[in-house]
This record gives sequence, C-alpha cells and structure tokens, in this order.
Amino acid sequence: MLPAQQPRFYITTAISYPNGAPHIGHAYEMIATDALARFKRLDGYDVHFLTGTDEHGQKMVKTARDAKVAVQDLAEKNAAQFRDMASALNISNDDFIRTTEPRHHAACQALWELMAANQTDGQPDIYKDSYSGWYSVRDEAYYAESETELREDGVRVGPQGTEVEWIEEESYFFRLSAYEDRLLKLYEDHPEFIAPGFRRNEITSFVKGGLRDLSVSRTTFDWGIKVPGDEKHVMYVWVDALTNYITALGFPDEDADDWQRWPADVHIIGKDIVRFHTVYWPAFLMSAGLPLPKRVFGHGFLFNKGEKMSKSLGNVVSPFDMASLYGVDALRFFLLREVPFGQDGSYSHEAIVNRINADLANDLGNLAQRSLSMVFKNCGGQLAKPETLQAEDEAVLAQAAAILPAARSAMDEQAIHEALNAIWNVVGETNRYFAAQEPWALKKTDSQRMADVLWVTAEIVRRVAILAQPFVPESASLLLDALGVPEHQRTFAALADGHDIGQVNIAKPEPVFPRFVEPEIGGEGA
RNA sequence: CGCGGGGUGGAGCAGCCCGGUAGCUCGUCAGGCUCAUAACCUGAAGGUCGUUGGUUCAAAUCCAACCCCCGCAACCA
Repeated sequence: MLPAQQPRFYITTAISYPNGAPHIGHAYEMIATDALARFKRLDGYDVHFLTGTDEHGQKMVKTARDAKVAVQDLAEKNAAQFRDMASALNISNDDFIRTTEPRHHAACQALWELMAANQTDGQPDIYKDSYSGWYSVRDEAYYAESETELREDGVRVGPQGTEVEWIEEESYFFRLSAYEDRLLKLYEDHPEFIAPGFRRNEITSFVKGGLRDLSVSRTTFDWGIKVPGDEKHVMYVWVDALTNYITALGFPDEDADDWQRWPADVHIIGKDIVRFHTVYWPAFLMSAGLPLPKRVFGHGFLFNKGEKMSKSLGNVVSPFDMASLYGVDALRFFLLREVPFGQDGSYSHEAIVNRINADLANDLGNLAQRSLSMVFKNCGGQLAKPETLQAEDEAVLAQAAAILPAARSAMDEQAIHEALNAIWNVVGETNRYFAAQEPWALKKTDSQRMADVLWVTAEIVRRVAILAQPFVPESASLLLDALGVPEHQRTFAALADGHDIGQVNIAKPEPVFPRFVEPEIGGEGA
C-alpha cells in the first residue's frame, strides 16, 4: 500500500511585464492568487504557486533604449522589484520564474519543436511565410489598413498620425486556424475552462468569428528566445510567455517530479489577456500534445476612484507605499473583500479606511478584544469547555461551522469575496450573540454562564481566525497566538467535527487590528 | 442591424431566469449598552427600480421601442 498522497494543486499568476515598476494591479493579482493558494494549502493540498516576470519583447528593448541602459540590466532591475513586491505583500509563491532564465529557453524551444513536428490535415503546425502590413517605425507597430489613412500629400499615416510604410517580414506562423473546432469543443465540453462565464461568451464569439494563423516569430529584434534551427528569428512574446507555466514544472523533462503537477488547476490572469490564455495557449498545447490547464480565470481591473490609473493622470499608486501606509494585511483584505473577484473594482483612501476600520478593527478585532479581555480579567485567562450548551450557543456555533463548506465552494470558483462574506457574516452574528448574552451582566449573576458564553465566543474567534489566514495571514496568526492555538492546529483539519478550542489559557490580549487613524490633517491623498 | 454586459434610496451592490409587501454594505439621524479598539446592539429617515408604451387583477421582474454607460471585435501586459 502506498501512503495516501496529498492532492496536488497548481496555481499561477500571469507573469508580469517588467518594463516599469509594479503597480497596484500587479499587486492585486498576486494577492488574490496568494489567498487562493493559501486556502488550498490549509485545506490539505500540496500546492505549487508560481509567479514571475515576462522579460522579452520589443517593448523591453524600447524602454531600455529610452532609458539608455542595457536591456539585460533593465530586466534585472525591474524583475527584482516584482520579486520584492511578492515578499513585501507576504505572497507565498513557491517559485518565481523569469523568462530570461536558461530553463525557460530550453522549455520554449522544446515546446516549439513539438508544435513544429505536429501536423494538422497533413500540414505542419508551424510554417514559414512572410508577414506584411502597414508599419509605423515611430510607433513600432503594425496597423490594419483600415486604421491608416492616406493624407492629401500622399503620405499614409497611422492612428497616431505617424507615417507608416508597407513592410514585409519573414515570419513563422502557427496554424491557429486549424484549431477553431477543437477550441470551440473545449469551451463546450468544459464550460468551467473560462471564468467568469461572461468571458467565455466573449471568447466563444471571438473564435466563432474565425481564427487566422498566428505570426509566432520576429526578426526585427533579438531580445527573445531563438527559434530552434533558425536563429535569425526570436519567438513571438506570447509563445515565450505562456510557456513559463510548464517551464516551472521542469518541462521538457517529463520525468521530473514536478511535471506530475501539470496540468495547472487554474491560471489567474487579468481580463486583458484572457484571449491569449484561452485561445492561443490551449491551441499550442494541443499542437504539442500536452494536457490543457483546467481553468483560466480573468480578474477585473482596479480603478483609482473610478478612473483608470495612468502615468499622465498621476494617479498611479505604488503597492509598496500602500502596504506601508495601511499595512499589508489591511491592503490585502480591502482588495479581496471590497471587489467581487472577476469584476472591475475601485479604490480610494476613504474606501480603504472605511473597510479596514469597519470589518477588521470594529467587527473582528473588537470582537476578539472584548471577549478575550473578559476572559483575562474575569477568569484569569482560563476557560474550560462548557458542560452543556444552550440553544443560542448551538445556533451560533453551527453558523461558524458552516463557514468552511461555504468558503470552500466559493474559493473553488475563485469567488474570493463570497468566502470573505461568509466569514464576516458570522463575525456579525457573533457580535449580536455577544450583545444579547450580555456576559458583563452575567458576571454578577451567573459567572459559570458568563464563562460559557466567553468560551463559545473564543471558539468562534478561533474558527474565524483559522479561516482568515489565507487573506490576512499575519494578523490571523497573531489572533491565533492570542488564543493560544498551537501552530500545528491551524489548518482546516482543526475545523472538522469534534475539534474545538478546548481548554482556553490566554495572556492579556492586545488589539490585533488597529483602527486606521489619519496621520495628520489633510491626509486626503493615499 | 457585429457580439455581449449594465442603468435600483447619498455611494457601492443584490433582487429580474420561475411577475405579487424593494433587500444588503457603507454613510446619515435617533435610541440602547458599557465587556471592548470613540467600539458593539436596536430602530428610523431616504428609492415613481434609465425613458416611453404594451401584456396582466398585479411588473424592478415579461414584451416592444428609445436614451445613456461599459466590455469584446486578431497580433496590444
């Protein structure tokens, strides 16, 4: 008999394009993915959580040239910032991949060769042809003929008003057009593959509109991964970028232990790149004969007070600054609780302060503080499990016990906000229970009953704290420390039937979630 | 007529599929409590549910038209 193996769970963020400093959108994706990964770990899975940077492509070359630095140095410097952000935000990634690493070059070339070796209807999936179009040197972009116009002086210009010229470039093409039916069948047989559902509709109608073959190499620059056997060409950035998900598992070494983790359980990505992940990526994998990821989830964008953030508006906020202003857990909590995951969201200083003061400080923090203080002051920090429970106790405990299944099914669909909602509903219930039981009054009339009410409350705080760990890891762990819950009793296994806090033995409690107080007058801007 | 989503009290949302007292969070106001992080509990005010018309005993909910906003529409993180 083999020992029972932990189920595996492979989850990724998109890899970030480090042509600039990380912004709050990058932070958001990492934080959300981290919450999902931590939840699965606590729920007994052997989780592998990957994030990283996508460092090739023309835009990096251009940014480096503008900044007068070597592109390698730019990549090095900015990738480090993304890595630093992950640790600053308490992200629990197991690996951080950079597409400039040797392991990734090897994986991309291996994938390319598999695709090139595959044939569809007797035609190779990768073939050489020429790519042509109206190209603007200034914009470094190709435009469709309809996007250009012929000015009166006979010069053809693009949408930016810059001159375009007809360019023909030799390029390898991927026979994407041959995958239309297979992709549509994928969406139909596995409706869960694209989430949220409205994205599936968008993608399905896009694919139904017909797929053209995809240009998958470039010769105009060399900052990329060389096409095997034709080193004039570097791979199109999306072939390169998407492959990171299998590179990190040891591909092409299919004997690598980590390779058993493929296919990914879910790729968490931004809504802007859903197409690349749900059309190109599965087509590449089908061509290479590799299994497809089980799910791709496209989250929404964050807006600063409803406005898109942009450098010109000057409203780009550094995630480092936000984390140090509000606290890492407070920032994490705000983003996960306030914005329905999958929808666009909006943040503002006022909204963040409201959220963290109301939910963290007032509701949960104060519930813990008011109950534990009483245990400390009136019971010497000691509580025994009640001999019998009253109906009100049973009722509120049952609600607390019901959080895990609700949160679990929410998190399985990446409905992070719903999981938090389930938890905080119980926090609210417990505050009402506490007020209704009036343990401060029982102190004078029935100290045993007071102790029982405090025990029930402590038990619920324990459950809530265990469940809050994926979202606010640092604070939840402080709360569990305050409750005296040992490290090894903090997984969801400790929420199973028959598990409770047992004998309580605590020290003087300190507030875990401080209220946010404006630093000084005029602290409007975040 | 390219495809799709949406317009609900001050803000953000749910309800609409399966018509029948319009619900939640925040904010505002009043009261309660005093265990607690000026917190917690209770109650109240506030909406002709984008517009117009139709179906129906009855429409936020079904139908039609119109107005407005927003995604997607091929090489762009």
